[in-house]
Amino acid sequence: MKLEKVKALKKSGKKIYKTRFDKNSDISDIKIKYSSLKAGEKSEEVFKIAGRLISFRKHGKVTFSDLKDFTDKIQLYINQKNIGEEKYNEFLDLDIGDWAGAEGTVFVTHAGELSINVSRFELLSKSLRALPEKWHGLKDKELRYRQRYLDFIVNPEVKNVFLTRIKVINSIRKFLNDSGFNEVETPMLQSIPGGAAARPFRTHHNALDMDLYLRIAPELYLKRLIIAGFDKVFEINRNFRNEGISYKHNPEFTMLEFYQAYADYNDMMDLTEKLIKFVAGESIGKLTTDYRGNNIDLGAEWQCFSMLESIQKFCGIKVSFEDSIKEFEDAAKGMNVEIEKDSGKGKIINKIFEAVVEPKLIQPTFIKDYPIEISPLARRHPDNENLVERFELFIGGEEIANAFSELIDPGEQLDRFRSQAKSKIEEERITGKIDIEFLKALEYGMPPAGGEGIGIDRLVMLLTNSSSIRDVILFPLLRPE
RNA sequence: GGGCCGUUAGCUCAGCUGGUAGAGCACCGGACUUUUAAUCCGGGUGUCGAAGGUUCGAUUCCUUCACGGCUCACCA
Repeated sequence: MKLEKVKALKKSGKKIYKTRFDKNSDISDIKIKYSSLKAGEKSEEVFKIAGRLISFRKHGKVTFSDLKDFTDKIQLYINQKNIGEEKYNEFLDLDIGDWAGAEGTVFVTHAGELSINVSRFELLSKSLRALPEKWHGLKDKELRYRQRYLDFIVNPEVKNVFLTRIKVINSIRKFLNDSGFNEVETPMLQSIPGGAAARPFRTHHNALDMDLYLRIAPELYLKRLIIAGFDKVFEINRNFRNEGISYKHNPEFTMLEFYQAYADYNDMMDLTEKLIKFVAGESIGKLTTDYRGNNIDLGAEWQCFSMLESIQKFCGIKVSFEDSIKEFEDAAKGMNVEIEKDSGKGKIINKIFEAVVEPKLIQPTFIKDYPIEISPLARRHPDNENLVERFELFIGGEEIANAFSELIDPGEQLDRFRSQAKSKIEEERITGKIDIEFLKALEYGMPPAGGEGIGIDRLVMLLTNSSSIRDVILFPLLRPE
């Protein structure tokens, strides 16, 4: 048992948890630099590398071992003749999982493997538990999520997903910074959770003795900054929604929101297409991706339909707000779409759209001009009082972005909040309170602006062909064991 | 919340019609100076998710519960 080994090591006075190690190279750098080294040749350079030992192949007085750092792994060659019997036996006492530092020259073995001929090594930190099996890795999804560190150690593809995620976020920042946007941070703790219609998490501030909510969206604070005079702002941060968990819902998720003064939703559409193309190029190096069995081409021309057009195109039925509510209900029934009682025309259209059209929007497609009934923060469409200037972007059948020309008229905003608060269906979801302070800010005058939100987790899912949001979140929420 | 499925060694899994369990890797002991899923010899390390029930006897059958997966519903 390893614990006995540790006791013996401690008794012998050897330190098994070191404080530091002078490393002079990453393993990937060595591999690149000596990729053309031939069998029998060796480097002059002496490298000091460090990492986790992940395998041993012991052959009497010679041992091979694989050392893995964040960049790559490399084979260590330990020969008793080179390091002496005592140190050699010490090496044999190491375990898979131990952290070690090693020093030596680079050479190529008879079998053609680039290796380090170890002249010195030291144990940096002892591992007490057995790592998952090397060949099958860690398959149990629960364990992979609960013990993500093990997932990283034994399943190499996991690192690529999260490196892509890092690149996605970095490239979004680069694109927006280069486009003149300023990154800001707005409150996570809000006394009235606004900007979306989801159930919030509630918490309590002791000193002020008041309930607070984790934000469900940053929208109303970012708009305050547009009022403050920022022309272009964005925020990349967590939102929290106290709703169901599914392959595309985690209670905390990462959202990009950005707002641009003097712009409308058409400007946001242009910006979105440029942004997504840039991010794909920077993160996965291409404009195509396979997602859920579909080949998606981000480079081709992006489609755009109004919501009503899309229903006509994909459902083969023509709906108009001139029609009676009965005709809407019959249309939904005809498409086998269930609707909640007392749904208005806008809600019914949206239901039909989500059920029938959305799954078919595989290639990048903008759907614009949403029902006003489901868009309390968007500006009314100039040509149709039942619609707003709003679009969503769909790729791979999933919603990627949601944007609109912002409603900046405080009087109309108050009316919209009121009718939203009145709705029985909505009442269950939101606290029912209206953010008076936000309305006050609007009354000081907000310039025309376009605003947009992009769910980062779903974008990363798309670019990494991940089938669950949990595969792109480092530590997804699980019930404690 | 509904439906289906799963939970056996550290990991990946097998275990028939009910007789308290097995393989590979890992681990322990031994051999071995160019292996790479090293090989060879020897060793099984377990509250069979939990609690009840049926039975002479339950990992196996039944019930309930817990946790998880997939899926449907919900979800701006």
